[in-house]
Amino acid sequence: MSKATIYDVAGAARVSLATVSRAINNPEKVKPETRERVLKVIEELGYKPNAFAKGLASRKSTTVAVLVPDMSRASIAEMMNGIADIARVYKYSILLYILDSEDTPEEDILKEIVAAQVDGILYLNDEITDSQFELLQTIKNAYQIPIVLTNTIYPGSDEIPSVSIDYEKAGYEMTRRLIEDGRQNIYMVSTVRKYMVNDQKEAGYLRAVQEAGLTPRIMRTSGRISINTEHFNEYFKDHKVDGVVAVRDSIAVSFMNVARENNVSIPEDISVAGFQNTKYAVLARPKLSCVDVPIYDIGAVGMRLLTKLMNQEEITDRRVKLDHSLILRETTKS
Amino acid sequence: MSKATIYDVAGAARVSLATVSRAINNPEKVKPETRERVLKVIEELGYKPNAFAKGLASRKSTTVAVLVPDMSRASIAEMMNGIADIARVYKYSILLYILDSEDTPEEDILKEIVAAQVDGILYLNDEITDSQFELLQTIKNAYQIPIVLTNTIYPGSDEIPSVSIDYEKAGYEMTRRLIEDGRQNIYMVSTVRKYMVNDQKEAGYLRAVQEAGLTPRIMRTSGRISINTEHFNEYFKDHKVDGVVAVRDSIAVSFMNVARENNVSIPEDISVAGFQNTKYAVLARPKLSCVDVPIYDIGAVGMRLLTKLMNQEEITDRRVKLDHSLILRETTKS
DNA sequence: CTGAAAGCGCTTACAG
DNA sequence: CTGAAAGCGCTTACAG
Repeated sequence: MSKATIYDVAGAARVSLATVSRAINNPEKVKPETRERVLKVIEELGYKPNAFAKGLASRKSTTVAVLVPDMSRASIAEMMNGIADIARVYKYSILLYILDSEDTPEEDILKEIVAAQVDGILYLNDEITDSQFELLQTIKNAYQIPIVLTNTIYPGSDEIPSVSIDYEKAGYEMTRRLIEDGRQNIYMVSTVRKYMVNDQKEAGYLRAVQEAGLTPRIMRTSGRISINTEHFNEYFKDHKVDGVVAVRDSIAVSFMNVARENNVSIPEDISVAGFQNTKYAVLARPKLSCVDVPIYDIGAVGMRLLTKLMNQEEITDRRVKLDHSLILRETTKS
Repeated sequence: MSKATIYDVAGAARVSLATVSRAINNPEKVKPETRERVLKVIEELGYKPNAFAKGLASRKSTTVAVLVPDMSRASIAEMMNGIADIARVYKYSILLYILDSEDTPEEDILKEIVAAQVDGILYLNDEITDSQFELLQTIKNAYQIPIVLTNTIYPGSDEIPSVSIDYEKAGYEMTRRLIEDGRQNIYMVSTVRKYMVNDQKEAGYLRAVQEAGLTPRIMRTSGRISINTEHFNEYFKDHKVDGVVAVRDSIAVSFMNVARENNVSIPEDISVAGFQNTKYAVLARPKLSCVDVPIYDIGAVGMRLLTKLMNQEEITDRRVKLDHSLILRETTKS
């Protein structure tokens, strides 16, 4: 069961190695009989082309790099499933790179990726700074490697295609929903750290609130649950609130916990909504209303888009926006 | 900024390509002056060895395959962080393979992995069947590829090393805890689907319960939250319960929701405990007591163990068990 | 439709 | 300590 090479196959099938290669990669260039003979031998020997030799000779790796910031975000894990499923369909392997800003500069990782000769790059970071974007642009142009951003948008340019939902619109719609519930003091609870997608959600919130002649109130908190509790308690002591749209489900749940401790009823006194439709939303009591983000699809469509780019196909829409929906459960009146 | 090859470096540094190769891989075999000259040119040209050529020539890929069942499990994502961090330290790249049992048979994926010439395999599936284990064994022996199981144990054999915690002990300890709270009717809520780790948890539970002369009561539910609700309602209608140890935090939280709807107080009437110490546990009210599983460390140690195997180093302990701890929060009295 | 041969960019004994 | 050369296992014009 030691590894068979293309020579072994050629020998056993009584053809040259060129023919074996063609039987695999360009079946139509080989006479049916010989093709079948070759394929049969391949089957028998359990032959699998050596990926390195193939990559070296063809200059294509059929491998894509997936760059993620931190795996432990629920949304990213689910996105990976979408990516992997489509990658499998198109026979691409996935090289995983996790960004841990402290130790290794992003630039080094990108160099590594170039050395790995990947055919394409999927960038899942939900935060993209100007310098990161420029770096990606450089890579793309210098090495002609297609890149796709998933679940991120870079407002400044669409040179690098992206796929996400319309977060601005989602933010707008969810805020509208609360306004229609009759809420007047609606807060958006966002993060201290800057995320492009959260900026979009805030923009949508602002549009809805201003349109309704209400005062916009954005509170920025940490992503860490333990800190939130104190922070919320402190902050809302002397603020009137009757509605909260949080940028993440977990933040919404965290807020609800604080509200309950302060004997505030949800949704009677305050309407609450989150973003993402994670397990947190379903496990919470009352069950959390939220924007459903088709995160698996974002991954799948992003990967599909990348395959098109890698095949030099025309692409019409450089900023793909998937449909989202509002899931109204128990934390909003309706 | 097009890709420089080893020839370009050799030319610019006025040495042969063999010397360039040595300067990179066996620095001690090169005179310091020339080494520095070469390294300087490498820096200037931004040279990175072509991974395919290197892999083909050296028969080593410095790549490991990570096999996961389904990314969307919180524990797996966090484990990936541990794996990636250690992989980076030892300069290994990660090829990610997601098992989706329906479409592609596991055997094909394993063949793909062999073709990819990985130096080692990390198997994160938390369920391992006999046939899966045999398949891994075959791969290991036929191709001499080291394999490590993380967060799984295969009771039948330690031929393939594993890293996890002592789930039996953890199950025992947590159950003891409830018994010490004075609980008499303690249920273990486990999953219908078989998982090796859950078997261990059950075993620990059984030991504690039997030791205390209580009746063991194991209920198996689906992993799906939506189903659980009905299931719990139905099941506990005519069962006396004053303690629950669930195999996962999310199941514990799900149970608590049902309990609350039935006007049962936690922890006054029922003590509840989970496993893993995820965000669910902290977000729940009351905050969930649970077994803390050092999931990042399991990934990191697993990867470290694999590097040792890949370097043919001696390994003494083929079943590494990391320490766990009991996090007692609000769902247990104490 | 098929084969001989060059070449992909490295590593590694083998000489010197 | 350094270089010339073979070889890793494929792909792909180029002939035929």
